Parts: sequence; structure tokens; C-alpha cells
Amino acid sequence: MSNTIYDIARQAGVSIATVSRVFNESPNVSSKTRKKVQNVAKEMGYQPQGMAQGLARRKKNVIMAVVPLLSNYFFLQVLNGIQDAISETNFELHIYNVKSSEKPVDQLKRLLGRRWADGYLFVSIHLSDSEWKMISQFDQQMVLIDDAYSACNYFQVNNKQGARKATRYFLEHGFKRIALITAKEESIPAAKRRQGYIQTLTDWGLTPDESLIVSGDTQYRDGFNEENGYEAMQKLLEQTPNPEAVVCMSDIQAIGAISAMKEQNLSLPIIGYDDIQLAKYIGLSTMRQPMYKMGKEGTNVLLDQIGKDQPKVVQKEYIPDLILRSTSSQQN
Amino acid sequence: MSNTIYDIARQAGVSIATVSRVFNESPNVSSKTRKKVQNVAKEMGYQPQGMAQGLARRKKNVIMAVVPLLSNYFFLQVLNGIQDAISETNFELHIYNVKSSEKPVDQLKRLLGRRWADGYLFVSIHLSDSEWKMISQFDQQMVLIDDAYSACNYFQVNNKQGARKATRYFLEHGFKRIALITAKEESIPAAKRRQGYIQTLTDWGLTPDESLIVSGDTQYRDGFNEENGYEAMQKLLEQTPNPEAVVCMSDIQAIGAISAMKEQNLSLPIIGYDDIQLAKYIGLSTMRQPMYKMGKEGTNVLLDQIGKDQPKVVQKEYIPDLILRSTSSQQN
DNA sequence: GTGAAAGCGCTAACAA
DNA sequence: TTGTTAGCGCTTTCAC
Repeated sequence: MSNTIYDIARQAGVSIATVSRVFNESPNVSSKTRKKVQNVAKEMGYQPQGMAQGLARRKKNVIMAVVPLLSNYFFLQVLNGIQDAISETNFELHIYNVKSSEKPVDQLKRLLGRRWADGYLFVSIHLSDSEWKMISQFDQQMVLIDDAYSACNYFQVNNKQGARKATRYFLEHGFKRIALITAKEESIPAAKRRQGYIQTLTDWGLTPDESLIVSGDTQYRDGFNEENGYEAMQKLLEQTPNPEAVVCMSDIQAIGAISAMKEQNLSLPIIGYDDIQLAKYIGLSTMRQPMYKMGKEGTNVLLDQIGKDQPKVVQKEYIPDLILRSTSSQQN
Repeated sequence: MSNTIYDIARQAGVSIATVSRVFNESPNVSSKTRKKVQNVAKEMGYQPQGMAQGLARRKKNVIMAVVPLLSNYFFLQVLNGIQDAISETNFELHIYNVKSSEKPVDQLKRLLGRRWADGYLFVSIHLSDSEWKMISQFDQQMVLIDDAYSACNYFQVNNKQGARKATRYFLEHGFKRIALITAKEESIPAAKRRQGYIQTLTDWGLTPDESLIVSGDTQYRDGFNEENGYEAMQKLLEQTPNPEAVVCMSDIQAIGAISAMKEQNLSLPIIGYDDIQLAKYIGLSTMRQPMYKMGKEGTNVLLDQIGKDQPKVVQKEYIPDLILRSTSSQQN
């Protein structure tokens, strides 16, 4: 088991070039030798070593999806889209998890330098423009999913619009004291959504109330987690009067928040963000992001560009949809 | 950006051997040359190519975690454990997603043959003994997580015991018509849990009722999904009399099932399986599996064995814990 | 402390 | 149709 091309060649009584040819589906092999080699290879469980192939070909046939902390349901949907797109090709998908213990940009630089893949999908990696500039200097094929940089391919959803839609929904239904459960201060999507929320209130002639913008623990997953939602809601409920409605930055936060309300026998109208699969089953109203679609389309663009020298940049922005279920209404 | 060792050597006025030495932290470099090389490398954004290193060293410094369909919350917890263990080393973690469109054993054979990694973690890959035998012939370092094979390292939780505990809990609380929401027929963990459930009923002097063992859609993720729970519960509620309590095979199923009950204004006692993070926030009683722990311990064993020629096999079995929250009681 | 050179397992001309 | 051979970008003896 696990031999080299030389072992197969010897065993089959041919040269290594021939073995290589049959594995690369070259037409220039007689079907007789082809059969022989294939049999020997199968018997010995031989597969060409990826690394040696990669070196020799200067092409690895792998796409790497880079994601931060795999524990977020958002990525899963994106990854499903990616996987499905890749399945239709002869590329392999490797996933690389960016750790929270080190600056993302440093991890990316190291990773890109190592040249493991032909193309990279950066999913929910949020960097500043100057950082992305650094990264793009590696001149590797890449597409950003859920972030944007003017000189790169990207597929993004408009965070501001998402928050606006949710906030406006409540305003239109007569609510005034609308709270926002937010995430880590430095998180870029969180900041944009906060802006959208504030602008919408302002547009409506209201003055945003800082005490209604809250978060709890934001260490873990930038605050896009259950605990944050739970703690934030507790803070909100300490205020008198209570807020009249709540906008969240993730479905998971909303679940935590709902839990906190239940403990006090309350159920304020609430809207989540993402539309993860189980949202439907708990009746959670939410801002739907086209996660699967972004993954799939982004991957197709990447695959398309690999090999081309000067591919044209493709950039796309989605607007999230408000999905109304039961939690957004007064009596849920 | 992205050069070879030759570019760095030329630029720094040294040989490639020296460049290699500084990147491999060899002590045999004067600190002066070391500095010089480091500066040039940094300036040019150089990192040794992983593939070339892998070839030359016959050691890749990557661990590959192989998981089926990334969309399962169970893996996420395991992957967190794996990531944390790897973070403490200078290994890289690559994740490989087994597709549902092809027999897992074939995908593994192809993958192992390509020798991308120094060691493999197979998470929730369920194969028959003869299939695992095939796989172990590749003589690569590996540990199975959430499956078992006598000749391999494995970390597993006892599925039968998990189902027994849940079933027994209801029996001890006076329930008799206990339903089981199951998963795909061929799923090995599902089969074991079903056995545990049936045996417990039998031990208690009851005759298991086949009509109380149900599932809905099992195409997707082997039935460990929301929809299956939802559909299964609908089937159960069509029966008269209704079951008195319900045991599930995943928390996600339980969420679907609860949703189906709510639609009919019912709330039968129910117990999930896994203890995913949000279970706590929806008050879901469940069988807790030590997912993070299995990931971390399994990875440490693997890392420990890499490089050794005849490492001793380590096998460990956990017993899941029953976590009581609100859904398991009569009036939840 | 440093360099020359062989070799890791492949691919891809180039010859035959 | 097949074999020979020169790389791919590194690491690692072995000299010096």
C-alpha cells in the first residue's frame, strides 16, 4: 500500500512516464498497457502523491476555503454551496480554519506563502483595505465571500440594508423604542449594521438611544453567539421602560435573547439575522442571507478564473430579505 | 511576492542551503546571516512552499480532519477540540469534507493515497470493519472519532448506553408508550441507539411497539436534521393514543419535533441527543456527548503517535450524560 | 558557518 | 506508443 510511481512502473513492466500518462488520462497509451497499469495500481492501492504532483505541475487542483472559527452556523451554509460547486469538478476542497489567537492577516500571509492551493475562498474574513491589499499582492486567485475589497472578486451582502429593513419593519408597525443587540465593537459587519439601524431611526425622525444598543459577552465568535444574546437581553430588561422590540445581529443571538425573555415571562417582538436552518422551526423572524448561493457562485467564479492570466474582477452584492415568522409580532 | 528559495538566496547573497537553515531554525547559522536572510524574506514576503517541503522532508506538518457533510453541528464541537489541540503545535489543520455523492470508503482511499497529511482524524465516518481494514492498510497514522474499529485508535461514545439512559429516564418516571425518532436505517449510530432503546423497554418487561419507532426524511444528513424530526413527530401525532414521551437521536431533530407539537398545541416530554450549544437556551433536555473532549484528546493521541514507528493503540469509550432541562418533564 | 549536490515523487518535453 | 531525462522547490548529507 502507498507506493511510488516507480513501484507501479516496475511491477507493470513499463516506464514511470507511462504510469504517469495513464493517471493523467493521456490518450497516448495503448489500451492494453493502460489496463495493465490500472490493474497493478489498483492492486497496490496506488494514487499519485498530491504534493509531488503539485510541485511538478505547478498546479495543485485544490481550492482552499478559509474560514474563521468553524463553530458558526453561517459558514456551514456557505460551505455547502462551495462543496457543491467543487463536487462538479476534479478539484479537491480543503478547509482552513483561522484561529482567534493570532491576527487573521498574519495567518493569511503565512498560508498564502505556502501555496497549498490554486485558489482561495475567504469566507467571513474581515480585513481592512490595507490588509487586503497586502494579501492581494501574493497574486493568488481568490474571492472574498461576506467581505469586500475594491480590487478583489467578492460576494457580499449589504449589512446596512439588512439592519435597515429589520428596523424599518418595527417602525412601520408603530414601535419606537427599538433595541439592537450587537456584537464586538470592532466587527465590521456589526458596525455596518449598527449604522443601518441608527440611520433608519434618524430618517424616521427619532433620536437613537445609546442605552438601547447593547451586547453581552463578545469574546467568543465576536459576540455572534447565544450567550451574548442572552446577556444583552438581560441588560435590556433591566431598563424601564423595557424596549418595545429587538433587532439582533444573528439568529443565534436571538435564541439567547428569547431565552432571557422567557425567564421573565416576557416576549418582545424580535428579529434575528441569517436565517439558519432551524430558524424556521422555532418560528424566528429573521433577515435571510443567501449563504448557500454566495458560496456556490463565489466558487464558480474562482474556478472559472483559475488558469486565466488577467481575469476580470467580479463583484456582487446581495440584499438580505426579511422573513416574517412568529417572533416579530406583538403576541408571539 | 511569492518567490522561491533561490530568489531569497540570491538577494541575500547566500546559498539556498543557508536560507533553508534559517527557516528550519538550524543553530548553525551566524546570527548575522540569519538576520539578513530574515529581512530579505520578510521584505519579499517569502514562505517555503508547503508542497516542496512536504516532498523533500517526507513530512508535511499537516493533520487532516475528515468529516462528512460539514453541515452538522456535532462536528463543529469536535472540530473546535481538534483546532485547539493543533494550535499548540506547529502543525496545520486541513479539513476535508466527504461528499454524500460517493461511497465514503472510496473517497478515503483516494484521499489517503494522495498523502496530503501526516495524520488523519476521521470524524463521524462510519465504515464496516472490512472497510476500515482496507483503510488501515494504507499505514498512515489515524484516529477515529465517533466510530470504532478494533485495530485502530478510536474515541467513541457508547450509542447504546445513550439511548438506554434516555429511555430509562422516561420509564422510571412512569411513561410506557415511549416513542423513538430515529434516522436512516443504515446509519450505524442510529442502529445502535435503536437497539439500546428496544433492549431497555424489553428489560423493563414491555414489548417494543414498532409503530412508535419513526422517521421522516432521511436523505439529508442521514436524517439527523430538523425536517426529519418534524415529519416524524407528525406521524407520531397521527396515532391514537399519542405517545407519552419521545426520545430523539439529535437535538436538531428534537427542535423539529417540538415545532410539530407546537402546531398542534401539544408538548410531550422529549429528550434530544448531542447537547449542542443552543440546547441550553431552548431548555432542551438531552444526552450530552463529550464532543470537544473527543476532538481534543483524539488529536493529542494522533500528534503523539506521528513519527513513532510502532505506537500502541489507544481506544476510549465515553458514556453520554443525561442533561435534564425543561423539555423532559410533563409540563414543559 | 556555509555551499554543492543529491534526492523527494511526480510531470512534461523530447527522442526514439 | 513508449522511454529518457530535466526540472518543480525544497531539505539534508557531506565537504570545506
